[in-house]
Amino acid sequence: MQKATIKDVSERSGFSITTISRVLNGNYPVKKETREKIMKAIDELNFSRNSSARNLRTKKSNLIGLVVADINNPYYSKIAKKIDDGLFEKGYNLLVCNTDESEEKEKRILSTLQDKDVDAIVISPAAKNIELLRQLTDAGTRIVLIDRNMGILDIPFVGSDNFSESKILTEYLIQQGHQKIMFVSGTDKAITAQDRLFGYKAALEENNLQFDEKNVVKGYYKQEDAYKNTYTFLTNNLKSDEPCTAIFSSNNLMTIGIIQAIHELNLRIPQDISLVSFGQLDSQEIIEPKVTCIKQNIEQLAKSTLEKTIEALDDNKSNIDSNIIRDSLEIGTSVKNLNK
Amino acid sequence: MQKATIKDVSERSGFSITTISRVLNGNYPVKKETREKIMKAIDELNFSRNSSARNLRTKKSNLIGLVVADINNPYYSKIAKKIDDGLFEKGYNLLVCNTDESEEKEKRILSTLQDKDVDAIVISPAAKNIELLRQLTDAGTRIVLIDRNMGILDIPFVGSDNFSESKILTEYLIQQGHQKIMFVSGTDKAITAQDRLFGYKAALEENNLQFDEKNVVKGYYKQEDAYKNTYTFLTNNLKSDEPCTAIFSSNNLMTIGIIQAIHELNLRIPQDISLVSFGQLDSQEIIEPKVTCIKQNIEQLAKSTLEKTIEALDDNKSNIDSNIIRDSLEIGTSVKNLNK
DNA sequence: GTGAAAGCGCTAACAT
DNA sequence: ATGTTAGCGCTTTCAC
Repeated sequence: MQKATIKDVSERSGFSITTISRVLNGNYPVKKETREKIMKAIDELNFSRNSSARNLRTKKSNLIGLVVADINNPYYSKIAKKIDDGLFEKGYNLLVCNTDESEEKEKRILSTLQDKDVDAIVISPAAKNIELLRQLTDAGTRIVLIDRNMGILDIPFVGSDNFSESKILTEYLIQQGHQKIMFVSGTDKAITAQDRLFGYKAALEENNLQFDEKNVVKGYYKQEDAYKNTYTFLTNNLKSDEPCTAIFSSNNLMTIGIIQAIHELNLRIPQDISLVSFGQLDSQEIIEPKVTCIKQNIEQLAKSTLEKTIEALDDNKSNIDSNIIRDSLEIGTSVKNLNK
Repeated sequence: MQKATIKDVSERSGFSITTISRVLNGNYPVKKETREKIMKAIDELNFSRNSSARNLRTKKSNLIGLVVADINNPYYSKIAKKIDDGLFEKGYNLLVCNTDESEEKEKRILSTLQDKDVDAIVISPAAKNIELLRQLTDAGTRIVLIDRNMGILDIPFVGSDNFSESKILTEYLIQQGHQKIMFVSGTDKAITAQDRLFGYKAALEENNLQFDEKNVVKGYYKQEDAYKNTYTFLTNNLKSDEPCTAIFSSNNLMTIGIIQAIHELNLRIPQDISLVSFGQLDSQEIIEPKVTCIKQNIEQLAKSTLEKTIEALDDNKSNIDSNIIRDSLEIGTSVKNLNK
């Protein structure tokens, strides 16, 4: 059974394809009676428009590309959900792409999205790939950066102030008497990873504490890597003269890996080692111990991203302002107060 | 700056558009020298194919529709990730759609996907909408059912044996001495919700325990509804003569809501009330108490789904076998043994 | 208010 | 090995 085309509807209803198209688009006056007859034919033939043909003519795909490291990260899946919720009713669909933090894959994704003529791309870039984004905007594709800024002035950004929040979180640890703080870092290429590390460093410096490169462990924003590397690090570090008393995890996924490593080493949080996380754990309310963290305002982030995307799709409003979402320090029970 | 077309490449390179197309598709012999010249022109013009035009001709979109209740549910986002991982290299992209368990929305989604000429749809149906799926298969769209079967014999299915697993989980509670077991159910229209309830009933019956409709509380597979309705139910129930001693949650999201309700009522698990869950919690390893559950083999499910999808896309292999994934009973510390 | 016809960018059958 | 051309299904200009 072949799909009915506008021509079939034309033949069945006796009107020209032009009129069918007008009924379909509803952007042109058509006699009521005519419309009804056509609607009937559409119904009987179970006709539905071919998007490819339509896109080809109109140069609009009604597709939004969402490019993130991993859709399996609740941080991103929440954004995905929100955008879909807000844009489905407007006729858009969401094309989800995972970079896996690979710069090379990101390139291929962006190229594919360009081929597919997506109307907009919402992206949390794996790397600072400015040229590619520029190419896309030149070709008319609207872009919204989330989570990871790139300092491109004419592209709107929605995300956290990673430097400041990270500094706040580190300062909290210092306040509680911690001086040797292990830092589990993200991917080198992500600007957030750099900013979070800078925030940590800045807090140390301001408190006259020595930054020690050896205490920085790479976790690549991945649970598994964080687990392995934390396990190895702690195994050695805890035997040393001045072991770390706390761990700073620079994202939610790695925090889980770190907790697993701590469990495996038969350590208790916070009695044996303290832990803070940049980014809350999903369903954190029911996790024991409650991890002290920078709680990212994901609801707000998702909402702003949706708004920015809608604006970006609107030819008349080209709002290129950035939107820095304020996060909050949420005190849990994962940090031991060493001052007592 | 307008996007370059195949015609531009033709003009720049001096070859006909056919030859360009052949170089692009690589399915036809082209002289090496010619190819190189053309590649150069493609590069210089930063040309990339227009998918709409291509789809229109070939009737292939290289799009896979993924239709689930909520991409924010880790169960589904893991599947999404796996499919994307496996299919991106083959040139496919994933169109993610959320039904929010709404039958009406599902209809609109399927209609949109049909318009977009998706090559295949991977769907966990919100309702038993057989006619619509039939329409799609008639039009040549390949379909893979996940999670929720519909008893359509010629459409492949990948998912759990909900009835049996649910029975096993209920039997475990009975073994531990529980007789009054609250059941938090999913959406009426989802077959999994029915099967899980049937499994629960069957276990009760086989153990000569009375099924009591009053102990079934609707949670609609949603965290928030489960939270509210459990809270209300427990508030009344615990004052009654014979209060429930255990709760059976029929999915992972609701389990979180239920735990929240329990916390709010200042009850302890398992001392005051026991809890089991159909479907594990995400990062369950680090949650206290560890919830006894049917641990769904999501890795395997995702893997099988990917395989089935690849098969479905292949015209030569039309494998319509179902693939029932074996889950496992994972004993945690959330159930009190009443026999002691 | 309605219709005829051009053409979006590409692929593939046919021709050379 | 390369080119010519028809046409996928739709929107849109122009004509009536």
